[in-house]
Amino acid sequence: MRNIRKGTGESRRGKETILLILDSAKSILIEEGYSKLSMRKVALGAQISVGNLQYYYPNKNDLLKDMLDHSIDEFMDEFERLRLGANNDPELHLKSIINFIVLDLGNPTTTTFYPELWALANHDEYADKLMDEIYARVRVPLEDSIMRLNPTLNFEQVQKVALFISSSMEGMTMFVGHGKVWNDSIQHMANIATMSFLQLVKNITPETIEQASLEAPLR
Amino acid sequence: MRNIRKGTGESRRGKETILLILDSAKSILIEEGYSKLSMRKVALGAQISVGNLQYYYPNKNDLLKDMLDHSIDEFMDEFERLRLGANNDPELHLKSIINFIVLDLGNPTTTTFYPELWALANHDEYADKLMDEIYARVRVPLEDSIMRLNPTLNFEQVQKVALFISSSMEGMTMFVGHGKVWNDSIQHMANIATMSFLQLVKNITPETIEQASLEAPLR
DNA sequence: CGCTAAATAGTACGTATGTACTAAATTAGT
DNA sequence: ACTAATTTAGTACATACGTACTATTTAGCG
Repeated sequence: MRNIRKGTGESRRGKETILLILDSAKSILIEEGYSKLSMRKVALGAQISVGNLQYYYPNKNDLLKDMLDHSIDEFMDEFERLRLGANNDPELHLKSIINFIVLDLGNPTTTTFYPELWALANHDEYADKLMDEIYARVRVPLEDSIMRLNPTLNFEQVQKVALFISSSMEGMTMFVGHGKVWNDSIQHMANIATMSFLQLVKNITPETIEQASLEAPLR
Repeated sequence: MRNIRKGTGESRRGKETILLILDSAKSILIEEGYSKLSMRKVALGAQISVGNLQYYYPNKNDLLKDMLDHSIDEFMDEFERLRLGANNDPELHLKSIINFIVLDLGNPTTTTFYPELWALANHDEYADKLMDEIYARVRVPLEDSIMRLNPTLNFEQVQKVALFISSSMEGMTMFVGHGKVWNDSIQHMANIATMSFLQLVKNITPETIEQASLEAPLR
């Protein structure tokens, strides 16, 4: 027999409980990883009973989805603020985005949350869809700057350069993130990234992107 | 009472069984993720009994460690072959490394295995240590090429540029890997990466790396 | 107040998991 | 061919898990 969700969390009290639940779930995901995320642990962390947790989230998958949504909204709100305070100078705008994202990697939450999300996305359709949405939104201001800095590129090419820059920064997570070996070098890495990306955007040509294969193909 | 490992896998038969076990474990990790990796599933995949699995790996952690070692050795063997066939021309050498790593992302195993490893490394000391070792070894030939292409950098600076290039490529995993949305663009991304990294290596200066902060700091 | 809905706690059940332990079967060396 | 070591299978148990279900408490409102 199917259980129907009853807890809509419309009252003050309900909303607070939901926040406690989502925070607890996120903490467990970050501190112990998805494999250790259980309904019982989430309830314990939120200091409520398992029954109460089920009142709001009848099954674990519902909880996971809402937790991912909630966690990502937090990042997006910050990012949106940055986007709206956009500088008219595309070079300055690009620099501030790079700086924001790279320095955000030093945030302990970011360091552990995103690798969990990436791993999850390989096995969970919803996490995968969510990832596509986040990064598409992150790329928008990048594409805007790139387009203005290099008008020779068509939109598809602009998209690919933005994708390269975005994914490049994400890759630093595992190395310069919080608690990582190279964490002390995070500012130097941001410098290298900024210099590298600016040069790339300014000097890349449609031909370079579209060439059939590299000069030194693997035998 | 503590159980002692008895299966050393010294005989032909034992070695074969161990391979079946490791392959099974790796398949499950890749196809279903670490949260679904259980002793029973591994035994089932290897077509042996749980008791037999325990004979070789008395506990799950031992199995995990050996599986990670084994999986990474496979990649390293390939990579070592590339390193030994090193080109004398540092630019060509750099290009071939970039090409190798980026195109390897199209491998379905790589696409899913590495994000699992990164997530694991945030909660498991051994996985973390292993990661450090792999990427340190990947960086060696990069550092060699960079040093020769740009003699103005000291070794610490060379290391950081190599780290940037390496992590940048790893970041593409989540976007251009097998089954990912941008997988069709993998060759274009390799082109962008090659052009971008070469320009970076040739034009970066010690001052650019070491500068205190960016021109557009976040308020 | 009293009444209804929302929120919370508690219990129960079937299943999965890690691992300890025992026994049987197979292999290899002499 | 016999024996000892290796390999394999099977069973058992305590614990953890997801979730269905019921009962109790709390909050809001006429």
